[in-house]
Amino acid sequence: MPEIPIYDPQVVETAWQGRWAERHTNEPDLDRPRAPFYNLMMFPYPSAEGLHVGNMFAFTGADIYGRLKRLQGHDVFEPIGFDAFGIHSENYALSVGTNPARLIPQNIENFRRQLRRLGGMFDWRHELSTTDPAYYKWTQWLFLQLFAAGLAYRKRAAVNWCPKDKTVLANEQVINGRCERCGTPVEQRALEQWFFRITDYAERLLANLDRLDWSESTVALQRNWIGRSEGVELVFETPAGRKIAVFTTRPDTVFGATYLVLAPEHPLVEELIAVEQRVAVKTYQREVQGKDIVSRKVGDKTKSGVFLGSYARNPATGEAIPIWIADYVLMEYGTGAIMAVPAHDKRDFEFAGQFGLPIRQVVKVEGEPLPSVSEVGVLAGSGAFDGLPCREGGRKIVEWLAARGAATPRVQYRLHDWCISRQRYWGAPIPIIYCESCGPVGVPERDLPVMLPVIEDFRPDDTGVSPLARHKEWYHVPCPRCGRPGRRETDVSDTFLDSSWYFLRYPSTEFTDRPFDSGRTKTWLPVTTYIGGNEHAVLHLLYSRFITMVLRQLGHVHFEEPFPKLRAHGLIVKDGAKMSKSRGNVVIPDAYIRQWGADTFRMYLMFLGPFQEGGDFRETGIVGIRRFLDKVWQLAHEAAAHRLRPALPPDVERKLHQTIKKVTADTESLDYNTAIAAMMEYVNLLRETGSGKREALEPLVVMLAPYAPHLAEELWVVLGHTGRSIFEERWPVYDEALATTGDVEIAVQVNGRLRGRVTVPRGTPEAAVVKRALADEGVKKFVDGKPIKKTIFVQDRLVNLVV
RNA sequence: GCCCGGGUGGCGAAAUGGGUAGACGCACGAGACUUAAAAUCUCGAGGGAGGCAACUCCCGUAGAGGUUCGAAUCCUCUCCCGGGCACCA
Repeated sequence: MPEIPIYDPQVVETAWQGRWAERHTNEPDLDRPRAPFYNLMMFPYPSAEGLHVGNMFAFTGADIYGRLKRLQGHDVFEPIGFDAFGIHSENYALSVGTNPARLIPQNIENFRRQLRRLGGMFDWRHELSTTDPAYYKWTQWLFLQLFAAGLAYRKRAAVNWCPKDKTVLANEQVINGRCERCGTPVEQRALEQWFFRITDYAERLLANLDRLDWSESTVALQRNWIGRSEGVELVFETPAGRKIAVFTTRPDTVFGATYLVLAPEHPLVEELIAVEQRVAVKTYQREVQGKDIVSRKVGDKTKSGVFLGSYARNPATGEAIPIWIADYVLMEYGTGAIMAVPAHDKRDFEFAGQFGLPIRQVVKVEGEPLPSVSEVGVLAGSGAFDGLPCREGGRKIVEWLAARGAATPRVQYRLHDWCISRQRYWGAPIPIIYCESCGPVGVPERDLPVMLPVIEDFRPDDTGVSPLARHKEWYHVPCPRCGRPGRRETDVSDTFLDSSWYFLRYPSTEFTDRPFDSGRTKTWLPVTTYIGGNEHAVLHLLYSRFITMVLRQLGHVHFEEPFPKLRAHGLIVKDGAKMSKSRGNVVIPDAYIRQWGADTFRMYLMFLGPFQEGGDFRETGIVGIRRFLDKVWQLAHEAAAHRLRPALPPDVERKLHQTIKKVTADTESLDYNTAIAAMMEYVNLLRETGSGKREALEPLVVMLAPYAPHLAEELWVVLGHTGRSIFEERWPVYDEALATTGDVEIAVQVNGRLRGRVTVPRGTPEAAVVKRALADEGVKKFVDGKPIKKTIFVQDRLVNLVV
């Protein structure tokens, strides 16, 4: 037997990466595919630190799936790109004193190197970067589509302002009242901003979730975020005839509403202030305005508020009840005003207690002290409605009030319109020109892109005005409509706008005259399978769905949902904690790949735990995968040396078919850890029985190919298949009959306790199994001559004798 | 507080239309090879009790109950960990 060469992954992997590039192995025919399969993964943010193992984990898992589909005969398009605009890059650029336009290409180059080294099946012809003018030209085009459709609007509103990053943030970017990026408490500022009317689509975004094949966890997060709630708008009238609308989900408690509370910034406050309360109210309003969102929104603190000095009539009781303002009522939810029912709402109860306001119980629930919020009680103190159960009583009360015009059913969402303005430098400029006479005018398509100028002083300041405003030559432009002097919009757009459509661009990157080609789009979209992390469940994924809906409505695409199938992968943690720079536990993969090879590293990441749950990165254990690959290497070389092609022993053949069955099912369902374990079991059997023959090895090498693509290519050549990639081959097929032949071991229980085992041919009927079982010594001892009352038999698994 | 996950050997984990708990791997122990080490190979192993031993029995999937011939899996309650939302009316 010839000497078996040493497995050196560095040599094998670089060789194959070179061959893939030369032979265009990973570049499907985008115009005439037989079976298009768009395998998408969430593109990375090219930071200066490079890809960390979390990214590698996600990309490997997605790549394995793509390679499986490829081997199953699909033309798999697996593109990659870079989400390179944004505050993170900009802040880093500021800290090192270089323009991000100069830094980003270096970062991208480093990412490319790492991604190539990992052995992903990427089609590099279609790489994109959101910072490329050829890309953001169309991001700006997208903005203009929404603008023209009336879905982009400008309003002065209280927005989230991060005093450290000196920019506004979308609601989705505020975590517990803090900036998601830097953790600084977010302030409220009243600024003119651009918004997208995503709330117009709330119902559809919610309803469509039912028909998407998505990970349950992601669906739950989106549902939660959209936050649909059904209720009623009730009208309380002041003596002067001013109507105050409140939103409530508990109209059954209206008889217990003993006061009203408006948000401090509610527009009716001004005219409802009584003279003697003027000073107190104004002081309170100022106080609230200065508060940051953390101290305003985070609960479990004493309530504050002030009486306006005026009253409104409770439409149910007819009584005049006092009107207050308090910061626990938020302007952005509902109508910005509530009816307070202290007996049946925790917050109102606390507030009433603090300010000595009346508490009137109108729902009786046994054994529940006030505030009683349960909906299972019966009404009391509610006039004609006394004695009715809450829900029914609520319906009747609404009917009764509606007849008098004081109640309207209403659906309320937690979702807000998407604020897309950012007072920063490193983003796509919003393509608007302001004109004295024409107002905001969209930049004509022929003038796109509005180039982001390369400037030296891009530091943001505290004025709420973007750095671009300081660049007069860029800032001053004639109005495209009337030609008079105008000025550019100086805000750039949120990076989530960049990423809300990148999947549409990938198949069409070579077209400079359109954002996405209609033929390509029809062929490749919607995305076949999307794999990514749940950290984007309510940001990127919600925005992309919204943008796609709009594009569909405007006739640009033929589908409403961009990602019919989505799988969320888990998180890789280190020592039980999320990896982050501040914790100093970020694992950089380069050294591991250098030491063990990409194939070993890929498989190790997948073997850590279930892909969709994530796992803890520990370097112990990686050697186990390497040993496995060494064994496969050894076996394949031995098999290649065999001239004869003897038939496989029956037990090996059976195990082979069982392994194909399990690896096929587990790879399809992303249960990569158990698929790997199944291949290991098979290899162990081959070694034990000395059956490392070609027939036994070839199917294994193909199944291994998605996991360890370089090694599989190499061994495929070793096994004599020169000239074409293993990824041109077909995934092995198993024979159900062969997978289920042979003997099985059946557990024998007596009274439900395991007392013995018998080995019988598969499919042995009950009577024969029982007979064999009763002959077993251990079983005999426990049956002990007692009559058998009942026998439970599970084919090929177990028999239970009840005596 | 509300909504999702999850809790199984020393460790990462398997097994949930109820049916032999701990596959696979790491670490560990013993042995083989070696001058030695590494690598590799073989064997062992949930815990406890008894026995020289093959072996036998008991206990065991966060905890407590329950349903069942039979529960890691189903039901009820409790505890703990992770994630999301949170003064959302």
